[in-house]
Amino acid sequence: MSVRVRFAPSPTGFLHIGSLRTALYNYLFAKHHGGVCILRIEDTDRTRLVEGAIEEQISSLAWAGVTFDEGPHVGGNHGPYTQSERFDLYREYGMKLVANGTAYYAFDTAEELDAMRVRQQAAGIAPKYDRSAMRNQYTLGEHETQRLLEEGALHVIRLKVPLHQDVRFSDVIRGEVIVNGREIDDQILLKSDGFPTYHLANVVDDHLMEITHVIRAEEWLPSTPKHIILYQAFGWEPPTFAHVPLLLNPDRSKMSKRHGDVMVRDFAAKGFFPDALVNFVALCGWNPGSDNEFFSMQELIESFSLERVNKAGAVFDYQKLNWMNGEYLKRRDVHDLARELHPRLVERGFTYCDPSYVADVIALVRERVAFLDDIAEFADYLFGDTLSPLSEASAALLSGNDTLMQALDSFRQGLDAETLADESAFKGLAQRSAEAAGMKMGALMKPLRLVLSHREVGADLFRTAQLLGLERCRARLEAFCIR
RNA sequence: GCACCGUUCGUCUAGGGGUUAGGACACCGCUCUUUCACAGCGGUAACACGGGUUCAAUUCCCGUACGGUGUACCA
Repeated sequence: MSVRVRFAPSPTGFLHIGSLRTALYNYLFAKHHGGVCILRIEDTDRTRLVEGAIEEQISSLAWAGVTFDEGPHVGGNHGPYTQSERFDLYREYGMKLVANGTAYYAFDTAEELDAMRVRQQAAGIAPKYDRSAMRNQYTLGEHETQRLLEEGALHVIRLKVPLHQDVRFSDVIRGEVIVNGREIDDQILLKSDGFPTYHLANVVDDHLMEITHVIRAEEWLPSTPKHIILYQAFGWEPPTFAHVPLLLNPDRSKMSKRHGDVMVRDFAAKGFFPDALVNFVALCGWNPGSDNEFFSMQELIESFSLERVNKAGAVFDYQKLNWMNGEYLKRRDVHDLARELHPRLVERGFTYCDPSYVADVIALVRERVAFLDDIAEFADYLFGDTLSPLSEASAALLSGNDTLMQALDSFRQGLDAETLADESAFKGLAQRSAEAAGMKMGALMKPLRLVLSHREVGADLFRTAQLLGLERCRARLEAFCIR
């Protein structure tokens, strides 16, 4: 049987980084097995819909390189892939369960249910639908139930959980899980607005769409027994389940904003490379068992397996993500990077943006930064003539020192095209200038860097001066020396 | 509260009955560069606890602690 998996988000907001990882694992698993990865939209909660969310999630996924073989945007022969378009199906299947005695009608109001919960909590009992004390088919009787239905009374359909039976299933990642039927609530399957709850829609669709493996986040683990009971009620074979560990905040709670960005689009906006993000996120909770940490999508597909997914949640380490992005920055083709950076430099009004020059600058400084955009900041003195203000300490170092002044001035006078073309000539000039003024060459290097770039740190000074070119080097030295 | 899941350096993790418990990020140090960095090299740092089983347990079993998730007419 060929593998069919699905990623089933709700259109309630932007794509979360944790969702990206779940989608990615589904995608990798499907591709690894030559199977099919499906996108299904679970929009059964009409109150939480967010305009444009589906499109945003699909485009975030596409940005990251996760694509689908079937889905609302690409079609397929198991559609429709949006649950609100399958509305009639769920009622039909809900009725089947009522008919075969595994589900029942209930007429309780939200207030009655709230009151029930309050009573139970006060009594120290686990909150759970009280089949015998509430207004449902069993307490009301056949006639009253029929009468209410004919009157069009608001009602739901609830799952009739077999109380005296252990529910068990085998999770690929967690092994055997056993839950006592007594612990499971009579879950609402069909809401009073006619829409199904997640549980019903999910099970019906997974079955109808012939899903073989349900790979989802660990937060679903506690409701899986309900799903197993549903499969049994329908007489269907359940799929294989794999519950992947959560992505965590530094305090080990479920990853959320407050501690940093969590939406995929935020990471994109920040300048992360999609393949770096995917690489990093794939490694949060999964590893191939080797020391290698760098994987292209293709390599991930080849080496991915559910058996190597961890059980414990993973704290999302932004610092290591930054590092990884930097590694991708170093490996990428400089000309591609230059093409990417060019428009942003122009946008910022820099004057020296010739593509091949930009590529040279990137090649020189990229090992010192983690993001492409950082380069514009880091090397602003190479792209433009407006230098950033000197720090107080730097200004102090350069001010009121005749010896230094003298050394810099003689360096200025000696600098010519030949010197700039040859590293040893450049250093020779620095050395002669320093010694003539009575100082060491080492002591001249830092001030020289400050004059040329207004920065205390930077790439190799000779290469920097070379990229600056004679005119700009002179101009900057003159601006400092002649005043 | 109850149910379920989890627990190897600060973080991501490898490993697995007998190992100097390995790697990566971060941190610290050294070297190099006649500057700052970069790089290279090195270092600090972990099997939650208690009982079993066993010649031997970090590894298997049972408890405890701690943490997380769930407990909706949300997904």
